[in-house]
Amino acid sequence: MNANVRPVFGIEISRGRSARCSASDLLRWAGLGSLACPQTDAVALSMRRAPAGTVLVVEGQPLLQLYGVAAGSFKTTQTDREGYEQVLGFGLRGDLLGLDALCHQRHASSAVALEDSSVAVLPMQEFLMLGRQIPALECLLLHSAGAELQYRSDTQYLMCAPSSEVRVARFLMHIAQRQSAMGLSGRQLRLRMTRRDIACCLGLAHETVSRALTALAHHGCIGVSHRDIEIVDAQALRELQRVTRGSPRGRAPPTPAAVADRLQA
Amino acid sequence: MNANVRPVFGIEISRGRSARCSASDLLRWAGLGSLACPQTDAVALSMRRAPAGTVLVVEGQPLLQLYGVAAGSFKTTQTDREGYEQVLGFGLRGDLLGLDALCHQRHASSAVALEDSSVAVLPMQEFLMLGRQIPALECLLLHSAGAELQYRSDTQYLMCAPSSEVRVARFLMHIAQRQSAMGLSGRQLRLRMTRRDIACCLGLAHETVSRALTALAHHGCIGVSHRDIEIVDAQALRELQRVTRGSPRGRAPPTPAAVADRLQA
DNA sequence: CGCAGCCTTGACCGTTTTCAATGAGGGTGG
DNA sequence: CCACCCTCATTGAAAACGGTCAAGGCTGCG
Repeated sequence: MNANVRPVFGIEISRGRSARCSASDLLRWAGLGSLACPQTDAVALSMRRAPAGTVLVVEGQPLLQLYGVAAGSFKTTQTDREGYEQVLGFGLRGDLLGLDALCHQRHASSAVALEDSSVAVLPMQEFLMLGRQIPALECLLLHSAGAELQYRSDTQYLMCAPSSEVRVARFLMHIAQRQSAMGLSGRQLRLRMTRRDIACCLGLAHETVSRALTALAHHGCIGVSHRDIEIVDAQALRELQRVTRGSPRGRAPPTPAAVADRLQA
Repeated sequence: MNANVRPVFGIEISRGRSARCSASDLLRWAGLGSLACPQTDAVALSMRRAPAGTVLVVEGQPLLQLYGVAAGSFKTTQTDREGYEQVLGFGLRGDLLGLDALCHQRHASSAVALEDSSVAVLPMQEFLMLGRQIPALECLLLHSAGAELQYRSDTQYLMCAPSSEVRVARFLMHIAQRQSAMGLSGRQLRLRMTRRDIACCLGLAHETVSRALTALAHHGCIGVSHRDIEIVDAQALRELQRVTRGSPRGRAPPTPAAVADRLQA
């Protein structure tokens, strides 16, 4: 599908080495395939490989380009003066990396590849210029910004859960939903991030994440084997997920453990 | 400054009742005054008053318009099936409300006025059209989206702090920074939201917020009188703020209480 | 093979949540 | 103008949860 795309855009024609893709591919990855058109087919983007561990975006650097995740996965992090690394979220195929630099033209968070990945490079200036002519591109940018905001909302919701078990349950459901939205299985999850990353993202100690996972496995909600998670009883997880901090109107607030036990019975 | 603006935009000329403003005003509120130009002066926007408690944006409704906060303050919330209200953040002057709808063209969170407020109404379709002709408007939208992302990052960072005292300290500093960025005092804060809203946003019980505030006051960092907070010792707050979860490299991790005591001595 | 990082599990202690009661403030209606 | 009510805020006490520290097993890589 990227054969014979005319490189109207970006870096000069490569010497056949680095792969290329079209803006239509980008749209498809983002779930906006319906917006692809001849115009977007004609927009050629250079791609970049990012082996596991690559710091693709560095916090504090000026915004020169955005990256569209084509394959693999990333974590976005913020590091404070003490060197404490806060994980803000995870980027999967179709996500745009670097969007939080739109405010001050300087990246507010870093992006690190969790596995061997590849991204499409979007030179910011040219992308904006083209966006004014090709509505689909502008749409992609806004769509991705909105999606990123929703991910962050979800994360805040995760972190707000009263118990660690609920936090982890919600996290798994969140990942599962994103996976299945990408067309992958929503039952078989391969977590690309370490327990520590999850913990950082959820505001827990990594030991607690471990414990919560084994507890959920004990209750029969999930199967755990290292980084492979199988969602055995999605309904139970959903129920668990629903446990929130003290219900507004004096309803009986069941403890997470009580719910889990009730569910497994 | 909105005298004689030509209404090229939005609803027909009002009967002199509802106030109007120009896109230049919007830019100024957002801290982008340098982008104001004759073009943006000519874009007239209708304004809407929002008395305290007004639900300006309703979760789940289709995206028809965005709102630019001209005066007052809002909270943005998400409500789950159980009726638990998660506070995602707060909108002050210059913020755009409703941005998370950019993804699915449907609002993902509600916006509620915390006090008598007023907003500029931005009809989405027309705003996008104009944005293609007037770069400043496009810039405003992207800038606001980036700012919103940064606020959410900050909130995640708040929520991740290991102790409630640190969470509240960071929250206060966050608010103070936004206030002073708006040209107001960074020392005298009037919190427009209830303790419960803060707690909701920070992932704490509201009693804990109360306790943390009185503890910080005890340590001499702040003065508390109902919703009026005075930041007495910003340096001490900053020190407190720095306390994070177990330092990466076995440095002595002082407990919040220890730091606070050291600071008051 | 040995090392390093990751994951798991255990025990203890501290913090936070929960439940409960009281007080202060703001608004409404008599 | 005052009484009343409701919400918000504060404080206390007990219990549960999660953090920290420590140790051991596991995997993958040099």
